[in-house]
This record gives sequence, C-alpha cells and structure tokens, in this order.
Amino acid sequence: MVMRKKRTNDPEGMRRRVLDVAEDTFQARGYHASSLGDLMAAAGVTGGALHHHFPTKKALALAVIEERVAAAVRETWIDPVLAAPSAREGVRAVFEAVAEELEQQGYVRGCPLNNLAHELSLADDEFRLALARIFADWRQAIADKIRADQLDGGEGAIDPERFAALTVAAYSGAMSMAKASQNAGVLRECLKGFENFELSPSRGRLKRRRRVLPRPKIG
Amino acid sequence: MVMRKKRTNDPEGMRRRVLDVAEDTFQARGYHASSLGDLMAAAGVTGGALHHHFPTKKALALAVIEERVAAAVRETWIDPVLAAPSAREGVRAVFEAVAEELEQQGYVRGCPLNNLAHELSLADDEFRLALARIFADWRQAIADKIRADQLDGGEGAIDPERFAALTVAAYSGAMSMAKASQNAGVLRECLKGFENFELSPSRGRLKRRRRVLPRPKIG
DNA sequence: TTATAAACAGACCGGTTGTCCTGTTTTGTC
DNA sequence: GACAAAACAGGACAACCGGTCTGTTTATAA
Repeated sequence: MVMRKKRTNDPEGMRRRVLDVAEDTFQARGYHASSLGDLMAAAGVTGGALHHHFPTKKALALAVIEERVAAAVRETWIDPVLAAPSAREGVRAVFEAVAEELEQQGYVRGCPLNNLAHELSLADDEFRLALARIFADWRQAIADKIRADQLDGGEGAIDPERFAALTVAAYSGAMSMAKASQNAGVLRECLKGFENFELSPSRGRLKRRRRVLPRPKIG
Repeated sequence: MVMRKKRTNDPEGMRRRVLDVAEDTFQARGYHASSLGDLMAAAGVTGGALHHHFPTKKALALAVIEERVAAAVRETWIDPVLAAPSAREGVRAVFEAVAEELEQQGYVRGCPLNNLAHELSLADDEFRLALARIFADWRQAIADKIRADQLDGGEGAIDPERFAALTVAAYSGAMSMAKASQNAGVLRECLKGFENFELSPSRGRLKRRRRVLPRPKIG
C-alpha cells in the first residue's frame, strides 16, 4: 500500500486561484452564464473547497467585485491618472494604452466594471452598491486630480465633477461600443473628440500660465 | 358537456405580446436571468405557442434586438435628433428628456441597447452583429445631422464621426453609472460637461453665420 | 500524543431550464 | 364539406445548476 501524494493545505492560494478564474470567466461570459461547475473545472478545485471559501455564488461574485474589479480600476485608471503630470494627460494616456492593448490582443472583452455593472446592478442591491462605489471612487480620483491641476494653474475653471463624470462616461460607453463591434477604434475616436474639445467656462483662456505662486483656489 | 370558450387564433397579436414581455423582462433582468417559464407566465402564453413563433430562446432575443431595441433607439434618439434644429440641441434635448423621465419614474433600468450589448456581445456573434449595427446606425444619424448643420453654417469644422462617437459613448456610459447608482443625476452632469465644451478644430470660431441661402433640407 | 478546528474531497439532491414531441383546434382554400 | 397547413395546448425529458451533506485529511495548539 503506497501513500502516493499527500495533500497540502493552502487556503490563500486556493482562494486566489478561484478568484483568478472567476474574475476571468465573469469577464468573458458574465455572471449568470458562468456555472460553478465551469469555475471548479477551470480552477481545478473541488466543490467542497469552493464552498469552504465562498459559501454562495453571490459571495464569490461579491469578492470578485470588491477585490479584483476595484483593483483593476485602480491599476488601469486611478493610479496612472494620479501619477500623470495632469488629469488631461493622464486620461489621454490611459485611453491610448487601453486602445493599444486591445488592438494588439485582437479582441475586446470590455470593461470589467461595466460588464458586471450592467448585469448585476438591478439583480441585487449588494452588488449594485459595491459597483456604484467603484464608479464613485473612479470619478473622485479624476475630479481630485483636476482640482490639483487647478491649484497648480495648469487647468481652467472647469467643474471637476463634470469633467470626471464625462470622462468615465465616455470611456465606459466607448468600451461598450468597442466590445460590440470588436474594434478598439472607437476608443481612439472618442479620445480625439475629447481632446478637440476645449474647456469653456473661463472664456478667456489662460494659456500655459505656469505656476507662479501657490494658489489657494481655482484659477 | 359545455364547450365554453372557443379559441381565436391571433398570430400577430400573440407574437407581439411575447415580444412585449420579452423586451420588458430582458431589460429588467437580463437575458440569462429571464427564463422562458417566466416569459410564458407573464405573457399568458403556452409553451407550444411560444415555440411556434420563436423556436429557440436565442431567436426570441434576436427578434427583441432587431425589432424592439432598434426601434427604441430610433424613437428616443435618432428621430428626435434628426427633427431638432441642430445636432447639439437635439442631443441636449434627448439627454434632458431621458433624465427627467428617469427622475420622475424613480428608478433606472438602463439603456436597452447597452444592457443587452454587454451581456450578449461576447456570447454569440449573431447577437453581437445585430447590436453593433444598432450602435452604428445611432452614430451615423448623429454624424449626418452634424454634417447637415455644417452645410447650414450652424456648426464648426468638428469631425462628425468624432462628435457622434463621443455623444453615444457619453450617453451610454452615463446611463451605465445612472443604473449602478440608481440616480439620473450623472446624466445631467455629463450633459453639462458636454455643453461646456466647445469645438476647437476651427480655432477661429465662425460665429452664428446664419443661413444665407435657401436650404433644401430640414430647417 | 491528543484534541480541535480548519481545509478539503466528492457524492448527492431538489428544483429549474430550454427544448422537444404528440395531440388538438382553428383557419384558409378548393 | 374536405383537406392541408398553420396556430396553439400542454406534457415529458434530459441536462444542468447551485447548494448541502457527510466524511477525510491537514494544520495547530496544548
């Protein structure tokens, strides 16, 4: 009698593997079209283990949203924009980076946040709240960056919230069309339309007034 | 033995009733979350009748997309924009009309096209093509209107396709956020951001060059 | 070692799903 | 009226889904 292989408990690793395939499968096929059997097979996990870490399918999806989708938005949008020299440049860079990534990978699976938001927002209020918070954080990061730019004198008197809302909306909608047409070109199209627009509320445009003094309020 | 009620065949009416509830249910719960049993119960239709008009669930959804969703986009977007005095005014009017409608009805179910597009674009190529075509028609109508405005001298040298893409993207994305937050305010926010932008490519702005010649087309 | 709980395995079950199939009724046509 | 096709009724079914349940193995602490 041979004891062939011994089991090694690895709770974190197993949880991570499940979240990996769940994130990927939910993104590719959606929540309802992904069965737990599919996930178990893809992750090489038994039902007992899956149920141990995520008692229900909803709990699994909630974890995907709060841990993975939120992180994805942070990594591809919030952090780059905050690190950019200005909000406008950050937005432009993200648009282009995403467009290029999609074009060279040959297909468009859409925005993880928007994909799940459309399918789950009306299905369950817990889902909806988690998704709405990610949207809110996303918009607030952009608005904060605009405000910082304005303090530096590099941005006009545009309303930060409006700019942020429009940016997120334009990106989300563009990704929606890119997914339907399987063509990332509309992303570039929207970016160019976005760039060709100029801010107007301050009709007399302050042209590159590089920061001279620390300013307390919006220029 | 009493023959109480006789049956009356009404193919078109039955088909219409099925499409009515399918359109509504797909919009509210999505495709995968709507079972044929639900639809049959809601429509008061038996399985035989349903299967007679729509052999598969996919065929039903395809009919909803091509007949109902396309019509909804036409009625709430294409026709009003084409009938408006200008593309910009038409877009503004639609944004406001939708926002007001959502606010007074108290909840947001999202854009029918985007809802189905997100769930079905990757699931099946026939779905995807049908949805992509509706997006394309939507954008083209707006672009055509911009071109008409330009011929009338009421619009600058903005790129019509870019304007159209950005408009559809901004609306789709705004509806996505409105659905997640169950608050139509973001629609107004995006509209204001949109209005505050000015067209730039023709840096010297042609200001209100009112029509000098009789125009053959829409006034 | 021993006790205890966590981690995992895998079978099992009730309910649902989409589809199919057989029959009956209505409608149109000659 | 005869007949064929369309329109409709409703049951049946196999596959599948998510969740539960019991049992076994591993890690931890005393």
